[in-house]
Amino acid sequence: MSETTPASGAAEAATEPFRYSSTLAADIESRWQDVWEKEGTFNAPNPVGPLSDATAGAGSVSAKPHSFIMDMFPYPSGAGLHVGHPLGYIATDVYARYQRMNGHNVLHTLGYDAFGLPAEQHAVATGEHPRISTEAAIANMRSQLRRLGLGHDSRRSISTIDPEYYRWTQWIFLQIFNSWYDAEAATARPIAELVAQFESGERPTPDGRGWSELSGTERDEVLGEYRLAYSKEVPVNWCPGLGTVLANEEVTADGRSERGNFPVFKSKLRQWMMRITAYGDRLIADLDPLDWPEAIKLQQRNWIGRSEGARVDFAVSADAAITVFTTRPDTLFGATYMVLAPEHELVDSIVPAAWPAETHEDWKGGAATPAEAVAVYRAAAAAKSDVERQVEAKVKTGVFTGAYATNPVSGESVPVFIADYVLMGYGTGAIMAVPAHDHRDFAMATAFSLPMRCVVQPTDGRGTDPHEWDDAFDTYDSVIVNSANADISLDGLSVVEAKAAATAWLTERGIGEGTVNFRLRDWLFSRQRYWGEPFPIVYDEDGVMHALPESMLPVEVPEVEDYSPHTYDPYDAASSPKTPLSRNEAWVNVELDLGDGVRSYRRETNTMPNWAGSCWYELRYIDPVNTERVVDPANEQYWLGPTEAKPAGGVDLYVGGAEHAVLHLLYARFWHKVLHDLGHVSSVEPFHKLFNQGMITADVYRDERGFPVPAAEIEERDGGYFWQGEAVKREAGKMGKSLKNAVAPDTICEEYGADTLRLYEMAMGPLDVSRPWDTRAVVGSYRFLQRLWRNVVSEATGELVVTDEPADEPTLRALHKAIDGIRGDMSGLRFNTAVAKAIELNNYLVKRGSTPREVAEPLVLLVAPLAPHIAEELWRKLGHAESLVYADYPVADPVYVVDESVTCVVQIKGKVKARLEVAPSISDAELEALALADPAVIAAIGDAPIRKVIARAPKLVNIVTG
RNA sequence: GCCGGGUUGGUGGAACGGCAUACACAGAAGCCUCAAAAGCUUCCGCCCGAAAGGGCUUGCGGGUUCGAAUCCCGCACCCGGCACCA
Repeated sequence: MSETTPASGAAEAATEPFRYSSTLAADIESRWQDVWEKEGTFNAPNPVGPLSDATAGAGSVSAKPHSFIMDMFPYPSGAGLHVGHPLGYIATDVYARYQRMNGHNVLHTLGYDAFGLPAEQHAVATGEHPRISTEAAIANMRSQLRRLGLGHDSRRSISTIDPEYYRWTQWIFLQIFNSWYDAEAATARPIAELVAQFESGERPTPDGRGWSELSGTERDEVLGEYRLAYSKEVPVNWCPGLGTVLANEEVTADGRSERGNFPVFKSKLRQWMMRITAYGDRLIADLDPLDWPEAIKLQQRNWIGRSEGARVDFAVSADAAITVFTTRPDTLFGATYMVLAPEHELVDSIVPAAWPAETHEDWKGGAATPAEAVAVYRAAAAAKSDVERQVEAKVKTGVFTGAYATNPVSGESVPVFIADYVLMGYGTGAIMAVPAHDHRDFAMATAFSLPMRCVVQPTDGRGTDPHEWDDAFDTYDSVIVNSANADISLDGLSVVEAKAAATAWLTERGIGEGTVNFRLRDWLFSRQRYWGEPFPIVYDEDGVMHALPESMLPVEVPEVEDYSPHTYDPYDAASSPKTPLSRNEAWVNVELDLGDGVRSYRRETNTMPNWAGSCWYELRYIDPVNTERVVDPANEQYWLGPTEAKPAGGVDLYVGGAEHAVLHLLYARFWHKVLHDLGHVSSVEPFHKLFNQGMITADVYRDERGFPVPAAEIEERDGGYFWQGEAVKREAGKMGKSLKNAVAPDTICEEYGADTLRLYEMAMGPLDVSRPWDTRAVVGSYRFLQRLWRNVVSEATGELVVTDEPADEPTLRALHKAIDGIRGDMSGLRFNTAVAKAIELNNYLVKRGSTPREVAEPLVLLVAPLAPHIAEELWRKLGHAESLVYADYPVADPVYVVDESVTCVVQIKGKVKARLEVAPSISDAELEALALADPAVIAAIGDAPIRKVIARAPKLVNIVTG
């Protein structure tokens, strides 16, 4: 093609002036990013309010289809991004751009979840205010992300540390605080309605006194039993090493803090709680209409842990009973002892003064009296961290309380133990032990020589004497035996039938009832930290709690001398927390007028946990500058309102890591439901469709000592890996600074451009699986864009090289098949195969030798969501004055989607023996005849008889011989 | 222990129950070039064979089916989640 002289050709070839190089890519990208920013290309209009589009008019907004496409927002880490971070952001951006080109009004933005421990720890270490380091980190991330060409509506980008944001976090807290759950109506209601019931006497107070007779703190106590956000002395996970308490979810299985890996102890402290358990049933039931991965739904269901069973009363004296929860009321006749959690409140009242006669020595724990045994055991249990409990889980420990209870069906007197394998937080904190049919009870009974009785017929050949067994028999698939008294017999019933029969019998007698229990606990909502949202709560001089009025929000994070929480020796279980905010006395003690004149108050000095800001940010994206309301109902209804396609409403697509399967998603659902119940939002669920993107992993190279060495400096030779001449080992791992294998997106942008990075990340594999980063392979995506560029633009002149002749039929077929396939892939978030199809079409054009405009234009549009900058540039060169962000995505012409002829394979007994080129419209009969006439087929059949012929026109014929 | 998910070329990965290995990386050869780069063309699962061709192949073992990477049962290994929850 080039007719230049050898000399100039050589010079020019090395630097084709209009070649799609990294320099050109950088130029194109920054130019288009500026255009998008200047023109507010990605600003999505709201129906009402300051973000409504005055020129378009509300009508045009609501007439358009619309999508709310959202990422799980990041914590702005000071370390900056590596290429793994933007994977999800690129995917949502591709999808958002695709939807815009399908005529949608698309809400797509990104905010920052900016309260958090790392900034606070940095502040403690350096004395620099966390706001300064956090805002610097946000600025850094913004510029890193800007280079990727993400089409965000920057007007809607919020940050959780912005007082104008967290005033609404505090406002929502107040809504939750000021409501209670009406279980009968299955909805949250204002606490004022409950107060009115108490005032009128419609609802009696716990001790029967009139409401007006109660003191302020007594009223607080009463209402605290109802409020959806309440403060209470509760057993919590106290982590002396961090100086703060932690939610159950933040404690690992081996009893350590998820952050810092410090031991965690059970301690009773006054803390803020959220009554998420009230929503247990709805949080399970409402998963059904959601378009979420089944695995995530399952994890949530397991976490909530709904189990059906019965409450049963075991009398311990004439006027006291121990209530247990069991899922096996069918085995009630087999309950031969009972166990209470060590902290159970009934323990003290049932303990007798002396050991009953003939008490087994092993049951006494070496103590002279039951009270002493209980006290010693309790102290030992409390001092144990969960780690120790975990390690010792196999060995059952406990002591006899000296008390006996009566089994309500057998009438037997059964000993009552305390043991730490029974947890105070689950059920009633008390169990009936059925050692023959429960592994834990069996272990306990074996250790303490407790009686056992078989009440479920063994089906595995073992005898009916449990003392001869190795372990409990816990199958549900059998029948009940040994279970009859004068009133009832369960004998011969299946486990399922017996459960129902036993429950009915208990209910009738008023000594039990069917009930549902949840594994889920109330959510511990306070932390002893500096860098979090303060509670909008104050206490008066009598210690009575007061919610601040809306007009006093936000309660801003005060300045303090020292940001650190008071930490202790990590093993000092007896320590208790001191909050950083309490250091600022001037802030803590305030004079306020809360309606009855100026009085002195003390502020709540705990702060909210990290999760608070992320529990509702989807709502603020919708109406980020609304100063009157958390979100205008019209805007909420527009973006999140329930429709036929999403019956519970919610964000159309929410993309993020599976590590948030339980915590964030459960908390956000809970808050959303409370807001729904109180009438603030029309949607029942915050996120309609959830998609979990996989992780980008990277090879980790370790030297002999096992320390990671910089992955970028590894040499590969002779089938081994070397760093500075030393042999190192390779393993798979996460990408990150500590493993010295992080690759910054900036590096890839410099070397190839953002479009290449976007394309490569999308092409690597399916979005939902983890895949290893391979810098070497990035060049493949770069070459594709270069070929695309060359198909449209001359590298030598920068002029268009597309032809204006109409495309021939095979080319149109290639085009329309690509359109059809890519559309399907885009809609299904299968970007890897979409990229492959675009490459195929482009390669077809390379081979063809020239590119008709008729094909170039749709091809550019097809690629636009994936590689938007180069697409805009080519679109402009093709003569379009407008950005293609709102151009129509190509639609396939069905005439060209099918091939002119298709290859039909002829199988003989399932093995391919011949191929035929046939028309797609061929009938089964014609195809069969054609196949049987084919010489290769005739030869392959030989003289074997034909038993059967299966024809599936137009693709396959299978001949069964013999 | 319980509950999920996975296992396809040297590598990342494609495949409505119907041609296994699309697309890409890496590798090989060629064209172009004084040369290199870039580009283009061809080859590239394994085994036998000079070739033509043949056989085998989706972790392993069974089954369903005319036909299985795909559905069912069992097993192995890997990755997640939960874990004394009565």
